[in-house]
Amino acid sequence: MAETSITRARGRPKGFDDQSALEAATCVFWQAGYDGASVDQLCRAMNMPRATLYQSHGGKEGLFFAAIAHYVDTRMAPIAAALGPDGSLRDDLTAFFAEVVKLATADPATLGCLISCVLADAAGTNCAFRDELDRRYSALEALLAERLRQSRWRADASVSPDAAAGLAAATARGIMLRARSGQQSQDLAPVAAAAVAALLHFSD
Amino acid sequence: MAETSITRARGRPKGFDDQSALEAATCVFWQAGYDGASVDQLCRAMNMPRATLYQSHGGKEGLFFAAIAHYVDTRMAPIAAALGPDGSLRDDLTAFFAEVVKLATADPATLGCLISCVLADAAGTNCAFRDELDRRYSALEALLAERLRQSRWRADASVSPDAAAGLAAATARGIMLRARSGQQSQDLAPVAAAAVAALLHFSD
DNA sequence: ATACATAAAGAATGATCGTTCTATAAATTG
DNA sequence: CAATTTATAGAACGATCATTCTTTATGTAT
Repeated sequence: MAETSITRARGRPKGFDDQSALEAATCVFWQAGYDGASVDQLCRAMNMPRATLYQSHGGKEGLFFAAIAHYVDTRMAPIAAALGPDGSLRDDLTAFFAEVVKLATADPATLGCLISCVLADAAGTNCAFRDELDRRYSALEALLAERLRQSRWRADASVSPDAAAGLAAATARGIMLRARSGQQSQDLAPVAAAAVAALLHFSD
Repeated sequence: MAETSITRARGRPKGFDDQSALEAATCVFWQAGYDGASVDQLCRAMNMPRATLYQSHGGKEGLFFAAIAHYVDTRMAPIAAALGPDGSLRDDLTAFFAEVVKLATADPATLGCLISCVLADAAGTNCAFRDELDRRYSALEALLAERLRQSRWRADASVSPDAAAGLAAATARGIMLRARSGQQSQDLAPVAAAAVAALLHFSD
């Protein structure tokens, strides 16, 4: 351990990009589901040999976790950003649900939500998946609760900010599910508007 | 066609009950997902030979449709019944969401919703499944809209009964998804209460 | 130039997949 | 009692599954 320098990459360099490979895998899982996506299919989409997949992610399950993390980083980031410190609660919630609708309907090949449609299904038998699902849901609910607590809450409101955050998150999940069934953006917009209006009744 | 009597069952009688067999298949799909449930596993749970399965339902896909119909008849019926003509809107919505929470958390082996967790995943690649998902969602939303239209709507409400029904249905789906992640009944109750409070703001 | 470490490509693994088929058993109809 | 019809039981099917292994190629470091 006298050598302080990091181990440099030696040998043949990887012929593919990690990010674009994860992006491809994400879409395959998103479309076909966890069980429905075969390792062959994933490797073809990623342009990655099976051996490399097993070395870098340990297997199909590890790749799925990596795909979920990639999905959260790239697809959920705008949703979380909508709750940022700037803007009124109305504006933030409107932007939040608009991003939800956009994510779930943007690409006809990947309708709905990787977490709420695919991971939720896989969570039925796999405990690690169920725990991951719980963590991801809790994270978004915490973000929403924090944003709601920044607004003045109605004195007579029988609903706590935490409960309202749970309601907002549940509505967002329900909207993404509805997109999975084929509903278009314009059909979901009134539901998103209703969600904003409903949530605003608890504050101010 | 002169014979008006129906064709009587002849030959060896079936050694199993159709309803209990469908019930068993429903739980297997509910737990393992569509792709995750194998025909062997289904046959064992139903106590039905493979040949019989293929003769009576045509295959795995047909059995899945039958299981969904059975699920709607047995599990969704109390949810729809909560919207019945008796009772105030508050009572009906409270009962509605209580039944949703109960369904999604009743059995730890079958968390969440067969439609919103399993069918929604399978709808990603199979068009017949996507159409079925859309039909089931539309049916519940129509029921909710009908119930909401029976109550007096606020004159200044910018949200239509249809949009509010979409919001209620989306919230119900989101609650069932949250149950899939392991949230208990008592954790979901505040969210259900918030949903009722939010929806009531649109009427009266 | 030689040695070495890693990626790539694909063959091979045993298991399991959904489906079909054949043969046997049981119950009703004539 | 025959004849017929249907359910049962399990073998068999080719295909595909996730995973592992072997071989070859290609890069850097000494």
